[in-house]
Amino acid sequence: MFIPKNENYLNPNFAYLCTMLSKKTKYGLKALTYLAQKKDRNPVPIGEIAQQNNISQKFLESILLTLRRTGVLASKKGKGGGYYLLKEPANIQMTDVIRVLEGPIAMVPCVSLNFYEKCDDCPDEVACSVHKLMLQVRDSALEIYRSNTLADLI
Amino acid sequence: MFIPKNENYLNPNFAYLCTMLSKKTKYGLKALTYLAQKKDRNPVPIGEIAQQNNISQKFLESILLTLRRTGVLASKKGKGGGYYLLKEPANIQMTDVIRVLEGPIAMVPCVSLNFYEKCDDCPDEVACSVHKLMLQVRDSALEIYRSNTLADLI
DNA sequence: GTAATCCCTACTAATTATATAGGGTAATAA
DNA sequence: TTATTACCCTATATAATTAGTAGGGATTAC
Repeated sequence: MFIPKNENYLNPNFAYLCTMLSKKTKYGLKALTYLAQKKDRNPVPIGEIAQQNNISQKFLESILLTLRRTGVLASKKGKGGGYYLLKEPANIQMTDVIRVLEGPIAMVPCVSLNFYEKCDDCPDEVACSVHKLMLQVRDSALEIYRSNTLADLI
Repeated sequence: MFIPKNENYLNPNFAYLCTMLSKKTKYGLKALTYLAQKKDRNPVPIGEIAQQNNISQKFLESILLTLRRTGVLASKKGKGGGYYLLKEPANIQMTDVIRVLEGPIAMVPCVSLNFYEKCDDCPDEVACSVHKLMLQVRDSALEIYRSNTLADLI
């Protein structure tokens, strides 16, 4: 099922269709938390993570793969295999997790640290109200993501 | 052209496709700023606003209509008509504008003030790491939107 | 060898955002 | 009265997305 990002505020049927955080990020974060909560760092099979967190196993597979490729997780194949954390939870910042799963933290390219791009419709960035506002929003979000590690969320 | 919300971080073609702020909100904010910058409060025709800000006139039409229905703008028909601000820029909070154009400020329904909804996959909200993180993100964003009025962005 | 497990590619469905085009009605100023 | 402008509706289109599903290949423990 696709969950739309946005919906008309005045629509009488409007409840909360707008889930701006993707399931990908949500599930990824839940999986990481699950691994962090284990007392040991033995490999945990995807099936267990998926089942315990109500996540489609196949979907979770691709998410964990992404996290492995970016160095947050490691995996072991074969019987007794699974995924395990590469770093201590206290050393895993949310900036890394969010950037990998959700994408840039900035809501517009012109205020992005890692993926800056000029708006082609905007002649003067400094005078732009959108730029001015979204810069503040980015900074405050960044502050939150930076100050939270996986250990803080358990 | 459709600008996608998200894109794989590892994709070598990845530049900045992720514009989480919709054009609707962006254009709406720009239009409001344009009106606020005028010295008088005379009606300004859509055509002028669209042209001066590089916005498709038809698209802007629907955006301004939304803002009128929610009481941010008023309009006058006929010759010499157009849109004008109903309140002083200093009295127009960004929370109102963002909620109307973009939707809920929270990134997940379970941390939304105005559109709360329980996650059906999550047995314990208090123990949920996603909830914990996104609550902080919502609070910080809300703080920014509340403390910025249209007057602050000029 | 067999079972468990990760790895990878391809595919799908429903839906979205961002418009464009066109037409008709209503109100207003000159 | 005429020109201008907002208001409001329908229909269409494109490219891309999210949230998966399906199936098979590779690796490892026992």
